[in-house]
Amino acid sequence: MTDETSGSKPPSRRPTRARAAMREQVDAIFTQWQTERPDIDPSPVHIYGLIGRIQMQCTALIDEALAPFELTRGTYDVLTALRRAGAPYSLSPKQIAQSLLLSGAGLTSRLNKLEAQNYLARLPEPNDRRTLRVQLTSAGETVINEAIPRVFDVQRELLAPLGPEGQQRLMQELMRFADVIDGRQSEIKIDTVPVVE
Amino acid sequence: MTDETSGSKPPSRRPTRARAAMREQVDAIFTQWQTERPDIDPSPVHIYGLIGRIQMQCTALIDEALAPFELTRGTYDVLTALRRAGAPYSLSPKQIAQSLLLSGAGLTSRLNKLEAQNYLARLPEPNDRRTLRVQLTSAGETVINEAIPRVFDVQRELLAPLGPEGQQRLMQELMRFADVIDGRQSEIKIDTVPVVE
DNA sequence: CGCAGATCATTCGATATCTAATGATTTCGC
DNA sequence: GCGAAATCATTAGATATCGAATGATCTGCG
Repeated sequence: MTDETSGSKPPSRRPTRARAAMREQVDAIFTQWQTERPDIDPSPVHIYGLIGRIQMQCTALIDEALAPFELTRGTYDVLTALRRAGAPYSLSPKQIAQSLLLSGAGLTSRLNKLEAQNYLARLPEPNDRRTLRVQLTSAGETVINEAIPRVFDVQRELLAPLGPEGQQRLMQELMRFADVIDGRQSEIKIDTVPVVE
Repeated sequence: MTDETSGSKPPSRRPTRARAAMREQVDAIFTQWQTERPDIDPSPVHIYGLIGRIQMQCTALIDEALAPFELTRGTYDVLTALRRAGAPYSLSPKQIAQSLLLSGAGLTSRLNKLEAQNYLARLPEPNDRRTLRVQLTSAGETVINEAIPRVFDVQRELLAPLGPEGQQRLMQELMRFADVIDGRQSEIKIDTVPVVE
């Protein structure tokens, strides 16, 4: 089950159940690049490789936490957007799509599922018949109120071993990077939508 | 694109648009949770929100860099796996799928595309007719050798403003987090596959 | 007023992925 | 040796997304 992509050297360590799997995977890739393309500087490999792997693991855990509620990350995100908006927990589809960085078509699909689950209703908007008021039903309110703490628990538990200072440092470094990215000319199109919040 | 390795010559300082968009978005969500669910501790929001947004932006930039080669992140990942393996640039489908954390079906689909583009060939494996040797063609070798530096350039350029120490600190914090995640009992299923390396 | 263009949700067709089933081939227990 | 079980790539069917086209409704300019 352990990975070991046809590397240069056979693994010297006993397969004691990958102890630092992500780090080792990323290190191995770094080393392969060094020998295969010594002309290019592979220094970004560590940061991007780790970010990708961390996110995969976290989203997998969140999916697990959401399964008992018959929610996916996608539908959970819609419900949280409504819940965060505060009473009466209603937003227009356009608002939701923008907040989730999702296409209109994608949102329609999520709304259909959630409406079928009776977690939300599409109400008419009195003054503009082009749009809607998407609103949590009381069932939707219940389910999202229960699901939210489970997701936060999973996320907090994962971070806990870092300690408050470790989390603070990680957050600080991520913010610096985020600011740097924002500081670009930034006609960047966003196209995947994994953000759970 | 802009080759700013040294001097202080930002491409264009136009602070009119959102200057710290990610940070502000995440802060806003954090605040909404504080008022809407004061009973739960929303501290994870910053870290996970930033990781998600950072990754989205990075992958969007990489897609852009790959477009001229008619490659997607998915097909690029297959070619890099082969390229990293070293001459003669061949691996079995199973090896590639494991290295990319991809299902067999997903890999078959990527291989079909790349074979149609004449970037790789499926050769028989002499001693085991169940499997194959997937090998870069010379066209595939050429295209991946050109594409790799472009992707690394994009990634490096994005990190550059952090400076060597900033990158070091970010990497260190990410490694700590990755190790913490690995240290769990780890019956975690991985299900999305965005890692470009 | 009244119509041209903007805005909005939805539908449509395409793409990329997953899991499960399939069929070919190899390995192993006896 | 041989047949059952494992291994491997592929196919089939399902899901989630996207961009573009569609149709309904609003807005603003003459």
